[in-house]
Amino acid sequence: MKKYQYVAEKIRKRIEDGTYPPKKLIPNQIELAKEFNVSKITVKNALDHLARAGMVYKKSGLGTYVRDVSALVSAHDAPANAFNGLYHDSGAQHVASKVIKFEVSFPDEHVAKNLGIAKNEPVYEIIRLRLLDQKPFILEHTFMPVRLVPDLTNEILHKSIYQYIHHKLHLQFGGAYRKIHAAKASDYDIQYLGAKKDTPMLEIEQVVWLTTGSNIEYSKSRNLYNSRGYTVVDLNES
Amino acid sequence: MKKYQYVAEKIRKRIEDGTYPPKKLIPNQIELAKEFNVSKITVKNALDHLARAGMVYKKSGLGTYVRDVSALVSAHDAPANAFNGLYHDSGAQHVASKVIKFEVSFPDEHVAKNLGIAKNEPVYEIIRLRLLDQKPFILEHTFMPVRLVPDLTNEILHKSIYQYIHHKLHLQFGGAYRKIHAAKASDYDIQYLGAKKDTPMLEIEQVVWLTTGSNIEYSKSRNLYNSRGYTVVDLNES
DNA sequence: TAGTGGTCTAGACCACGAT
DNA sequence: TCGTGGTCTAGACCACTAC
Repeated sequence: MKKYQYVAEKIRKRIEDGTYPPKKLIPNQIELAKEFNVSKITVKNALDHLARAGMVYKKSGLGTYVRDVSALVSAHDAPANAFNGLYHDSGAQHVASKVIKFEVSFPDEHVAKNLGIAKNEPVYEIIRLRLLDQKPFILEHTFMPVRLVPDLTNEILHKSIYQYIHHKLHLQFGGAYRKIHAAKASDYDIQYLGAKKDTPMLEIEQVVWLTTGSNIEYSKSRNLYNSRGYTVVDLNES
Repeated sequence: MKKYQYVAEKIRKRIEDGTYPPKKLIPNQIELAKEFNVSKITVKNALDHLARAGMVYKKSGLGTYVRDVSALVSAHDAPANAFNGLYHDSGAQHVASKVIKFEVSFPDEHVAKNLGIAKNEPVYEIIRLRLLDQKPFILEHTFMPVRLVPDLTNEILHKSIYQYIHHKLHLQFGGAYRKIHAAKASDYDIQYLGAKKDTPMLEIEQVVWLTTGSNIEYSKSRNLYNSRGYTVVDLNES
């Protein structure tokens, strides 16, 4: 583990257990550097990571403060951190999947463009209903290049694609562009999620890429308006 | 301007004008350092900023590549950068506001908690209809502590609160927690945004804080499902 | 093996806010 | 003026990838 990660983790724990209470200053960078036997820059690096996660904020000339965790966030209706898939982030709850469609085809222009591949490169088209504690939760419509995710099977789809990508293929997610909007219920939503004709839906359209730079997924995920939201921490870097 | 900002800006421009084309390597950190007469670390700092903005990605052992800008992003239906307000980010389009409610009161428990203030501290309650090219666009319901935004007037509300906060009060936004979800149309949505009873709405609930650490705004903004989305770039920091 | 980006250091200096 | 965090440097060393 890198030093700055170790330091960040230690400080995070102290914030969470109240050793460093909200709105209070934490020790300055020099002191922390001494305590952890690292340089000031390594401490700064660790604090920058925590600041980007919204846990602390810094005032030049004064020090580093612990953020008072917003009521918005503590009401954690949706971690939506999204790189672990649903499999892990839902605590003790049980996640299962029903495979509605699992085919291979050539991508249409829109999919090819979003995956950054040629029109003659085969892609999986997958529609899955994700169930949380046996109840319909999210309907996913996913496209993935076959080349990047070889040997995908129905069995894997019933568990977690992300687990497979991570632990079997040893690929790392680099990031994602996400577009979130509201939508009217579709026939699929009505059939699988129990929506009615006038039930608002939340849709997350995303392109996910690997650390190698290749786009591995283009997908649209939909859920009922009252079953899940999406939370973001947005730092003003200007 | 800081050196790393200058370097980042230069590189960004070269990516945008095609000097550094997508999926290609850019010069390595040492070369860039020489060209700009800065240290390698300063170049790395600049590249890290660009990587967080989703413009480049780096592979240790290989080099730094230009990201192929996703179709999702280039279809820029919603920059939603949100710290300038609507006033500036809409290009040539005309933004106006209709003030529906502008009152001062004590906050209820929910608002007090999200603003991190006492229940006896006065807040503005503001409801504004934002119009884009004379057409109803977004309905904002905002709470702000009076202490942090003194002398707010109806006239300012007709223009831009954010402009006032920035340029008159000289306050800097530090960041925001945002929660995005879909919702059913309310009576307000029907009355002011032209929604029908079954029109899906997109709602962004947010807490905005200053660089001083104080929360300055708690608000909910709603728009018709087909008028605006929200885009995010999400980097996997693990 | 060579070349890349990543981490880390010690130390200098700057910008900022409080006093 | 003092103490804080921010920036920047030169240079060492590591981890990774390709050949």
